[in-house]
Order: sequence, then structure tokens, then C-alpha cells
Amino acid sequence: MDRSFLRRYHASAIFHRIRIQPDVSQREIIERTGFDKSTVSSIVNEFIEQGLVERRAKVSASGRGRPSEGLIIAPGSGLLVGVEVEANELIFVACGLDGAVLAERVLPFDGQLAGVETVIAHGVDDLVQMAGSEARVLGIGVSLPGLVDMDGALVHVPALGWRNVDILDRLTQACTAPVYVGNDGQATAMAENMFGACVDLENFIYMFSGSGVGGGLFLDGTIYKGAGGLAGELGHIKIVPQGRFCTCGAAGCLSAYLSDSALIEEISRLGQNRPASFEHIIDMAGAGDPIVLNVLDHAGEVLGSAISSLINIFNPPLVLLGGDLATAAPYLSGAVDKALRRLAHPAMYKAGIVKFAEPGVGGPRLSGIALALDGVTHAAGSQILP
Amino acid sequence: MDRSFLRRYHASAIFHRIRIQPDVSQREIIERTGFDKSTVSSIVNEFIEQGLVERRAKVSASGRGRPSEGLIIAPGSGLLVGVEVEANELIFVACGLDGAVLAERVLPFDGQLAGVETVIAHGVDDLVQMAGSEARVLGIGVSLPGLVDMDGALVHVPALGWRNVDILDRLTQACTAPVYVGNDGQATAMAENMFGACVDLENFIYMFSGSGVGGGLFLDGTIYKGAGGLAGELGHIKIVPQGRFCTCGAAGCLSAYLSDSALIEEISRLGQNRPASFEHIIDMAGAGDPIVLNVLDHAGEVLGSAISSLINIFNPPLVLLGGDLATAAPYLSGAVDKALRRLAHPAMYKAGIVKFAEPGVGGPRLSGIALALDGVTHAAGSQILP
DNA sequence: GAAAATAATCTTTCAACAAGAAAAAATCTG
DNA sequence: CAGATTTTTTCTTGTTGAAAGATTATTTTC
Repeated sequence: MDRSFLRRYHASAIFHRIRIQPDVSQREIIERTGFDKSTVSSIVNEFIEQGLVERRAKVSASGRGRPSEGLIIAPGSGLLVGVEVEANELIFVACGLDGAVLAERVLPFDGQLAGVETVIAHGVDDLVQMAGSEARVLGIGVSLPGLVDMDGALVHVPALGWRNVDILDRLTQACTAPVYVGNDGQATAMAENMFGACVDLENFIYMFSGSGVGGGLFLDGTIYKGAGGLAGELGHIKIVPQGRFCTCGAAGCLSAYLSDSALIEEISRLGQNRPASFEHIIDMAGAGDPIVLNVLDHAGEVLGSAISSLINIFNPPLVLLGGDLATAAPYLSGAVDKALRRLAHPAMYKAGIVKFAEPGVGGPRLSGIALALDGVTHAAGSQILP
Repeated sequence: MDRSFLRRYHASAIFHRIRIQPDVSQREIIERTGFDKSTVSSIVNEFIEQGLVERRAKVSASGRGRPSEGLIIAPGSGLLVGVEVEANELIFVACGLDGAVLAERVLPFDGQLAGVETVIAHGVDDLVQMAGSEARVLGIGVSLPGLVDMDGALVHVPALGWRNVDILDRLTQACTAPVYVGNDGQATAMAENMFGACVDLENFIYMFSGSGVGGGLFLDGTIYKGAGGLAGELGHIKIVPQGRFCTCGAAGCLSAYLSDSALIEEISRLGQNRPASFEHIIDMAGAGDPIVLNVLDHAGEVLGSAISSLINIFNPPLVLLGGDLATAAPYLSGAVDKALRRLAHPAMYKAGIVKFAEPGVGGPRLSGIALALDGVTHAAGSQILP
């Protein structure tokens, strides 16, 4: 820990406070963070000099005394690009440092490993054109549906069959701005903390489903990565001894009961209609298909059991469920709640501790942006914050 | 984070470095921690002035140049007392700040809640007499076999039937030295990090069994307590859907398959001999009792499944198994290893990632001491470190 | 218009790290 | 054996950055 650690810590906290609470005054920052007024004043002025933060008169004439001045992240002070790599598409999002979305684009993706870095680099360039901002691209965050180690290498992407790809190196070569990569579960958890349902929460567990089941552990204010960077593989919690086989090679994993393909398999095994996709399952459930409803109910039970383990392990104030879990919320939540009441430790379970994310809002689409913003504000060598 | 945060951080790191590596030189500290030589010199000298640290000429004349001076924690610089509360006994240990055990005593315990604080306070006083040290008692750490919240209140002790006891307040009233309380699993994990198998490990998961199954999560250099202080209840991970009933009220918990009483039940259900205790089980296993061996093998399988979940969740470099799990290691490890190879994610599983603690050594007996030392060196208001 | 209230800044002080010189204490070398 | 060399530790000086208090700025209230 070197000399300027405190300065960076304070600067980062103040920056994010302004970001998540636009129009805060210095006094509010002081109250909330407990930092000294001189510290806040000095750092805010440094930000303003850099052009990172702007002041504007507060609309609300609050009372007597000198009115406070609102602080906002200067909209044109920098550009972030987020890329979400999925099995069959690439989602590009461009944001200001304040997290305001400026442009968005989805490209189909064939899953070819050869040349991905070029495809992504071009996609980023095109999106920056579209965004039409003069601001410099400060960081590119790439969220990946697989295991990403501490060095930014992809260990394994089950959905695409990739193994041992030094994706960070490749992307850094191909792109002109600094690149930050990460696991999708971890990145989405970060996004939920930065922009979504978990702003101002110091501890929560995030879990999502889709082609697989993943998650992120947000502990004491940051993503917990574990010794190798791979922590948070919540889809491979064992829930049934000698249970169904999973893509990871093991048996009885949560993912083998909850992923889209697992649900599709189970529904087609029990009935005569094979759903073509997860959206189709939701349609069938909406139409009242009893087999689908039954399968989803059982999935909810299994999910509730896994969540109760997580609650007993982490004693979290919130477990947030996203991705297709959030989409299926109406058909899962009953069984989940029932399982939780039965299985979670009474001292750690409280009603409302498990929430479904708003489908489509905030989190997932911004997972790449979260990686970029985290990189830009925290990573060593980044020059954005003092 | 106030001004002296860095000083405290540095002082704490230097103190513990000297503690776990007696006879280090300043230069070694500098190399290991990366702190500046001035910082180390200044803090070490402050310690020496306080009488907390002593210098002594190093025996090994290493080479040419000025020989380094070895630093040790001054043996008489302070006394710590650790108390471990168990279902039927109280274990008292007195140590110096260096962790050297000076006295030890075990008292039978009737499990009565009324007056425990007095019993413990007297036990502490007697032990301090026995230790025969002039040093002042700097802290008393009390390790409790139940859920301890952030305020030091006991939420629930299943083995004793206690609920909602403000044990910290009571003990603080009864004792003359500062008291620190904690959950046994968390405290033992701390002890393993301070004195045992996990010195210098930043991340590991500790799990133990006995009258119940518990654990501690050591993440990024500290015990993770969760939002409410209750994190680490690894005994209540669900491993079997609709499984055996557990003392926590749920079903299918690991504890219901692995605790001493669960093993006793299972063995007596399958055979005609009911073991009187866990020690008896080990004797029977040693004698080659096929039923006992079979039950332990199955327990190992179940344990391996739970550990594989933990590995997939935390990506830890080590999972340490203590308590009666360590005692039963010869009869468990085969099944555990087999389950791990089958169930843990190949990217996160490495041979040797799961270890059994040395039975009786280090960890458990020092769990109270770990709480005391942690309190004395980290807690706000403690005046030992600057 | 003066007083009171509130927000932000400025000035001074102090703690703590940082860098380099110097001192201390040994070994090596000719 | 004397001086050179090496290594460890301390001392001196400089700089950063937070803490505290006074000051300034800007409003409302009376």
C-alpha cells in the first residue's frame, strides 16, 4: 500500500457517489462517506479541473443558507464500450462515464474463435461512430460466458467449446483502447451494483441462468474472485447425489436442472412437444401448459434449495436472480419461496431476501460496461482517477 | 478511512510477520511486504519502545555485510486468554502475544446458561494464576459453538439450546480484560491462519465436524462474516433433496449426514451396536467393523460432494477439514478424493486442494486465542498496535 | 438591511510515507 | 592488517494528503 492509496480510495468513492447519485452536493458526500470536508473539496475540484465532473446549480432551493451545488459526471468526459459475448450474438453498448447509454447494437455471432478479436474491435469502432461522441474511449469491457482467470485468459467456455484462450492479450492487440475482460456472472453482479438493483449494497449474491447457470459473489464491496479468478460458478453447486450429468463433466449440478437446455430436455421428456427455445417455454407456461408449469415448479424447488445453501454459506442481505431466471420469475417464485422457508436457516432467512431482477433492465446488458468502468476507475495504470 | 489507517495497516502486517516468522530481519520484512524501509524501521522501533518486540543478534552469520538483527515478539509483553465453549466442557488456554501456550485447562461444563459469564471469568482468572506470568491480560477470546451476530450476541446454540443471549455484554461485565467473542468455525479458521496450516494463505475454506458441522470462510486475508456475522454455516449446505431432518429445522443438510450424532444414528440403524461416542466410532473403524467403515465411506462421499460445491463456488487454493473430520481422515479421505475428482470442476480442482488438519495440533484449541489476538491487533479501541 | 444559517474553500498543522545519505558492522582482498 | 566492499539499519529532509478551524460565499428570515 503506497502513499497515494488513501487519495485513490477517496477519489474512487467520491466518483462513484456522484455517478450513482447525480446532483449530490459536497455536503451530502461528506455525510454519506464520512470523509473530511477538505478532502472532498480538494478531490472534487481536481475532478472539475480534469473535466470529469461538472457543477450545476441545484434546482431545489432547499432552505436558507448557501444553496448546495449539484455535482454530475460530465457527460462528454469519456466513453466506455461494453461487449457481451454470447453463444450466438455479440452485444455492444456505448456509455458515458455516468453510465448513460449512448448507442447499442447486437451482431450475430457464429462462435468462431479465430478472429473474434478483430470482429470485436471492428464492432467497437463502428459503435463508437454510431455513438457520435467526441469523447475518447477510456476502456472496453468484454464480458465472457466462461471461466476467466486472473490473467484475463479464458480457461473454458462450455457454450462455445473454447479452451485456454489468452483473450485479453488478443483483444488488447486488436483494440486501440485499454481492454478489460471478465466472467459474465461476475461482470453482471458488478453491473447490478453499479447501475442496477444492488446499488449501495455491500454484499449480495447474483445468480443467473441461460445456456448455463452462473453467478457472481459480491462480498464486502467488491466481486470476490477467489484465488484463481474463477469463483462464483454457482451453476455447479451439487444438488442431487448421483444426479443428471452436466456439461462440466460432473453430475447433479444445478445447471443440469436449470439451464435452458436442461428445461427443454425435461419438458420434451415428459410431454410430446419439444420447446424450440427458452422463449418458447415461457410462451407455453403463459398458455398454461401443465407439463411446462410442473417442470418450472420443480426447477424452482431445486433453485430454492441451492439458494438456501447460499444463504447459509454467505448470510447475504440479498440474493438476486437474473437472466432467464428473472424472465421465468412468475413460474418459479412460488416454489422458490416455499423451498426457502423450509430450507434456509431461520436466523438468516428473511422474507424478500431473494429477488428477481427486472428482466431486460440495467444489469446484464451493462456487464461489459461494468468491467470497463471498473477497469477505468480501479485498475492499476488507469489514469482517470488521481 | 482516517489518516492513521496506513500506519495501522503497516503496523499490523509487521507485527504478524514477526509473530509468524520469529527472528525475521527488517530487510526480510521489507522484501516480503514491499513497505518502505523507513516505514518498517520506524514501526519496529516504536514496537521496541513499547516493549512489544525485542531484537536479538541472529545466530546465523549469513555472509559479509552488516549482519541483520532478528526480531521477535517479546514473550512477556502481554497475555491472551482463549476460551472454547463446547457442549460439555470449557477449554481455557493462556498464550503470550507470540502465540506460545503458557497454560491450559479443561473444565467440565453443565451447559447451564445462567452464570456462564461468571464461570468463564473465574476460569480465566485461575488460568492466569496458573500461567504465572507478570504480563497484563490484553484480551480474552471466547469461541462459541453457535451463531454469533455482528454485535457479539448469540443467536442460537443448537448444542446447548441457547437462544438470543447477549453474551458479549455479559462477559464484558464479568471480566476485567476486553472480551472478544465469535463463532467457533470462524475462530478456528482464524487460528489456522494465525498458527496452523494456513499461515500465509490469503484464501481458504475451513470445515469441521463434531456435535454439528460448521466452518469459516477465509477470503482475501480475513474471515468473511457476511452482512449479519453468521456466514460460514457450511453444515447446512443442502446435499440431498428431501433428505434427513436436521437440527436447524431443514432437511437434507450436510450436518444431518456428517455430525457425530448423525453417524451414531446411522451406524446403530444398520447394525446392532450403538456407538457411545465419536471416539467409539473411530475405535470400531480401527477394528475393521464393516458397517462403520461403510457408513464412514458414505459420509466421505457426501462430504466430497459438499466440498466440490464449495470449490466451485469459491475457487479456493485449499479446503481444510478439521475437528472430528480430521480424526476420521483415514476412513474418509478415499471417498472424499473420489467424489472430488468426479464432481469438482476440473479447472478448479487440483490434487491436494483438500487437506485434513493435524488432529489436536494448532487450530481448534487456539480458536479463542485467535479471537483475542485478532481483537487486540485489529479491533477499534485496542491500544496494542499504534 | 442585519442576522442567522448553510455550503464550500482556504490556511495551517500534523501524521506518515519516500528517497537518499550516512552510519554501523560485518567480510573480503591485496 | 588496512582499506575496500557489502549489507543492514538509521537519520535527515522532502512531499503528500488528511484534519481542524477560520473564512468566505450565498441564501433565507426577521
